[in-house]
Order: sequence, then C-alpha cells, then structure tokens
Amino acid sequence: MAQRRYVSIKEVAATAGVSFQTASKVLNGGDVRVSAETAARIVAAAERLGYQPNTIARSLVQRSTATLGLIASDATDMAITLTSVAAEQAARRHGHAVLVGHLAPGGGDGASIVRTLIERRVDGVIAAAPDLEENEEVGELLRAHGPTVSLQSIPGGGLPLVGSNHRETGRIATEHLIGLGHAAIGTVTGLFRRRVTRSRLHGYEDALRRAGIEPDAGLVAEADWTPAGAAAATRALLERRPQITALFVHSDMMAMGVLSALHDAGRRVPAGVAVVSCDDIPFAQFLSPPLSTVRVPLAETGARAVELLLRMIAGEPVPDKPLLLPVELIVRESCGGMETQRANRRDSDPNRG
Amino acid sequence: MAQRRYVSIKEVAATAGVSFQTASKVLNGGDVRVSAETAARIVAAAERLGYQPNTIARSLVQRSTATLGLIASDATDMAITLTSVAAEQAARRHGHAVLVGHLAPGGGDGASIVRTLIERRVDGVIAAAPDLEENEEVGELLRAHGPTVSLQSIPGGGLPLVGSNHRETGRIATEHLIGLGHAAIGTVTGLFRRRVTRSRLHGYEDALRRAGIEPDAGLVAEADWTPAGAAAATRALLERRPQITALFVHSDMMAMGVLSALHDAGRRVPAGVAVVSCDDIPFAQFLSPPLSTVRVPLAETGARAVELLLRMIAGEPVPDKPLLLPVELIVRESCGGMETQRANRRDSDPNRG
DNA sequence: ACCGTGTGGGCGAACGTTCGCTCACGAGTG
DNA sequence: CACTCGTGAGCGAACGTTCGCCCACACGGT
Repeated sequence: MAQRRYVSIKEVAATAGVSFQTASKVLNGGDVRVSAETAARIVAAAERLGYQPNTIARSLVQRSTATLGLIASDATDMAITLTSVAAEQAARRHGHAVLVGHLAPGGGDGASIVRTLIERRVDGVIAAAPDLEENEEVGELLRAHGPTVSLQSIPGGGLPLVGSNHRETGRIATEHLIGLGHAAIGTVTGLFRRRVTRSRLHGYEDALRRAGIEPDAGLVAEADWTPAGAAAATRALLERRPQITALFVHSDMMAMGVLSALHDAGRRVPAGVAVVSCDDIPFAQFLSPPLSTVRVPLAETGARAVELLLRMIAGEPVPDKPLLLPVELIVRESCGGMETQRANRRDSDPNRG
Repeated sequence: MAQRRYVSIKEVAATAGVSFQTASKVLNGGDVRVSAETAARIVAAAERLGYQPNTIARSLVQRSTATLGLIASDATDMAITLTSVAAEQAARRHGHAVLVGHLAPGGGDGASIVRTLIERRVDGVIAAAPDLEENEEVGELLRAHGPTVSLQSIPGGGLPLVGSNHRETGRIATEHLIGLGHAAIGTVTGLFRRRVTRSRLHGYEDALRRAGIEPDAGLVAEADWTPAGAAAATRALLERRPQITALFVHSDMMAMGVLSALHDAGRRVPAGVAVVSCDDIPFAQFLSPPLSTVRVPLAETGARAVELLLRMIAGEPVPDKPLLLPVELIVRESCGGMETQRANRRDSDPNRG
C-alpha cells in the first residue's frame, strides 16, 4: 500500500561487495567478464533484496524504451479491439510493452495522444483507428516521428500498412449472394469517406457487373459502423427499395443493427432477406441467425503489424507494398446458403422452423 | 521514417542563449524567476526546434512516471473492454498515460505482466481482469508494489475495490422475472469460483426465497462467460428442467449464447422463455429480441477506479470499503415485461409475432 | 559611501542505468 | 628474467531532466 522504495543496483552491489557497474554487467548486461563466484554473489544479493531493474534509467542511456505506442478507437467496435489486443500481446511476446490511447468518439484528440506517446519516447507506433484516416495532423506527426505501422490509410501516405484486401472482401460476399440466386442486392456500408468503405463498395460493384447487373445507387445505404446507424440505414433502404432480397453489410457490428431492423420490419432472415457481412468477430455465430461473413484475420493483422514495426525499429528494410492478409468466406445461416446446401443433400432440418 | 533525433533542452537553451536549467524552468518547471523577454526567447526557440520534453529523463529525477498500469483480460468480453477503455481515457484526462497488458486466455501470465509494469515504474495499477481472482502471485506482487485498485477481488484482499453490488443485481433481475409471474426460473451463471458469480447467485436465491420459492440446484447451470459456454449450459439446462419459463443470465455476452441455444431448441423468447441478463453492453438492444438486462455502469466504474487510484498515489486517505456503484434494471423485450406493459395499455404490437 | 533587498539567471548535484576504457595481477612464453 | 597476454573488476562519463542554492547586479534608503 505504501509507496514502495525501490532497491537500486547500487545497493545490490554494496551488499555483494562489488562496484555497481560490475553488478550491472552481471544482472542486465551481456558482457560478462566476471568470475562465476562473484556473479553468483551478485545474483544472490539481488534476489534477496528484491531488485527490480529500473527500466526508466536504462531507457535514458540506451535511448530506447522497448515500448510501443498503440492508438486505437474507442471500444465499441469489437473488430478493432480484437486487433489491438492481439497487437499488444504480440508486442509483449517480443519483449515490448504497449502504451495505449483510445480516441474519443470524434477522434479529435488523435494529435494529442500521439504527442503523449512521442513525449514518452515510444520506439514505434501502431495506428489502429479508422478515425485517423481524416486526421492530417496525426499523419504529419507520425511521419515525422519515426517507425509507424498503420492498419488503415493515414493522410499523406508513406506509412507501411497491414490489412486485408477490402475490394476482394466486397466481391466475395456479393458473389456469394449472386450465386445463391439474388439479384436485388442492397448494401449497408461504413462511412463513405473511409477508404475501406469505398473499396468494399467497389468489390460489391465488381461482382454485380461481372454478373451482368448494373449497380443501383438506391441500393446503397451509408451507415456509421454502429449497430444503431446500420439499423437506421436498413430502415431507409427497405423503404426506398422494398424489393431487395439480400444485403451485404460492411461489418459484423453493423450486421447486428441490420438484423434487428429486418426483424422489426417483419423480414425474415434468410428467407426474406439474405445477409452477408464482414469481419467474423467471435460472436457472429451466436447471432440470430448465425451470421455468414467474410472472415478478416483480425488477430493476425495485429500480430503482423507488430512484427513489421519491430523490424522497422531494428532498421531492417521493409516492403513498401501494403501487407494484405487473405480473407475467407464463412457460410452460416444468415445468407441461406447453408439451407440450400442442406436441402440439396437431404430433406430438411427439423430444428428450424 | 528514419529514427528521429530528438532535440534536447540543451539545444533549445543554446539557441536561446541561456543555461539549460533556465530553459527547463521556463518550459516545464513552474518556478519562473525569469524576465518575460528571456522566457519568450526560450519558448520561441523551443517552438522553432520542435522541442519535445523527454518524459523519461523527467521521470527518473522525479521518481514518478505519470503512467498507470492496466491489466485486463483478453478482449472477448466486451464489458471488461468497455471498463478498461473508460479507465484509460479517464487517466489521460488526468494527465496520465496507460501501459496495458492483456492476459492470455488462461490468465497464467498475470504475474509476468505485473512485473513488467513494475519494472517500468508505473505509479499505480488497475486490475480489470476477473481471471486474476485466483492468482495469488499477482495478489502478492500488487500488494507489495504500491497503489492498486482492482475491479474484482484479488487473493489476499487488502486492495481497494470499485464495482457494483452483484447480489443486488441478481436479486433485481430475478425479482423482475418473478413479478412477471414466472416460478420456474433457471440461471446460467459465470464460473462458480468467481465471487461475482456466487454473489449474483445469492441474489437470485434471495429473490426466490422472498417469493416463497425454494431454490432448485437443478435450475442452475454453470458456464464460462463465453457465448459458446453459455449455449452449452443452456442446452443442458433445458434437457434437465424442460419446464423452465425464465432465465437469469450472468452477462450479456453469455446471453447471446443463451438466446442462440433457445432459438435452436425451438423455444421462443420471451413467449417460451423470458430472459434477463446483466451488464447492458451497447449492443444489448440490438439482439433478437432486445435484451432486458441489469445495467452495470461499466464506463463509470473504470473512471472511478482511476480517480480513486490517483488519490491513493497523491497520498490521500481512501475509504477501506469497496466503492459500489448503483445498478439499474433496463426492461426491453427479452423478458416479456414490455409486452405485458403494452398489453395492459393497448391491444398488441403489430410488428411482433 | 554603506548596507539591505529584490530580481534575473547560473550552476552543481542527483536520478539509476549502460558503455567502454583502464588497471592490477598472475601465468605463460621466448 | 623481461615481455606479452588474458582475466577479473573498477571507474569515469553520459543519457536529459529537475531541484535548490548561490551569485551578480542595480536600486533605494540611511
């Protein structure tokens, strides 16, 4: 409870009867030119006194903190949270700690967070917040600072990126719906001003055109990545184009709002409207109905971003192409694909009504 | 991109033509015995050179890092995530950064995380991970270290706690179900070895007894806080006690699994089984049906924990009683209470089947 | 001319490390 | 017997701050 008085290496050295620099060599340094006997004495003293090396002092002289900065958006989007948690764990596996800052809802405090991280001399920064895409000040700060890896594009460019192929994601999802016989396919998107949204939208249009269907702007409804926003967008869409039989949704979190709105409107899923989404967050399979979704390797994204960042910090050359991890369609029940598959094989499933 | 060379206060002082200690007084210290003119010159130089104070050096001499450590469990439980994100934001509002460590699924790396935090000389620690409840090593480490606030009990006790009254939570939820006319009320709990589980279970039993119903151990099904575990527990419970008409679930995340299992079993909610849960995470209202739940003030819990911790760090006396924030029942549709209310007033809701 | 009294700023020390050079000593070599 | 060499350990310096004390100087009152 009381402020602990830390024991310094000098005290350890004193009780072991050596100079503190010698103790330093034994306890933390690698260059051990010390007899085994003396070393043992020092280690024993450190053990007995409960010596904890002071990383602060070490950082000062080594000019490196073994700490990464992570800037993430607030926790409401589970996909981002999963990515950044995986990043933190990966960093720790590599001996680095993580200083984290979560953006306020608007994302306006981005620059202030970055400055805090810089003042604390983090060795590198991971930007895991889509809100940063529009923040030029953050872009400048990060580019000027040093090693940075982002998980979304940052204004001004020039920063290594780890992510997935969003256009392909949109295409895969839409193609699957087309393959199931749908033609009136709507989409509930993220914010238009985000790159990921535009890419996924392009993928959606690619798939439609490839199937000979001309995209209809009236089938596109913009939302704000939240369940509530997606529910509102879905309601508007249903009113505008009641004939839709399928929906491509840009994130699992939004899919919750979509399912809710469809339910309220009396449209059954997948019988009335088939739904395919993106991300595959852990509980996607526990929604009603279980969500068909294009899996994005969220945890791996975080881990790979950290590894890339660590290589940059070590001064290794890094590829200038974005690192895009493969996505994969996970078919569950919300798209109706499973029922179709099952129906092809046997009669029907007694558990479903 | 390239490692940035930071500009030190000495360079600023040199270009301003003063000693670096004087520059320090102007830029960071408070004791300004400097002429306005000189001060302006120093500030201008700092501005022009892009001076960023080195917090590491400052921490070394001041023996305080203005950094808090946060131990959280992995991101799969959104309730915990929301709490810890709120804690981080609160810390930042008070000028403190947050060093975070997420436990691996087993929670076995808790001690290693704590040691990392201590070596980095955090001023205090917030423990937001139920998994820590069984980790005695972590308890010792934290108690020996210094200011700590936990959001769940820690082995050995003696650490200030911020949370809510779990027993009351269980009681409120169960009483509401009883009030709706249910008598065969099952419960899907968290892990028995957690205090929160036992408390909520006590609250559940309190409510039953108060209504003259003798608790039946067969109506209690243990799960592991995950949707999958809760789904399995629900299936077992339905098999053991098919007559249940209501369920009290110990967390919203688990409620997703419960709803899914009930759906698969052909039991409609709330018509066949009424459900009340705990937490009120943001998307609870977007489940099908919208979840009735006892709201726990997650964000406020995180913020209050930080404030308490900061007071401890400042050396102020802190109450030795746990700080328990009030909970509140949020009635939505999964308990059937809303339908009942509505039915009492007008006929029925055309949107619902 | 002498002494206080502010005012503005310099300066040494310390925080706890790491790093690399120096040094004493004894053994092996020519 | 003088020389080289390796081994084991000491020691000064530096990292970038903050903190508190010291000092020079000008000014006004006796």
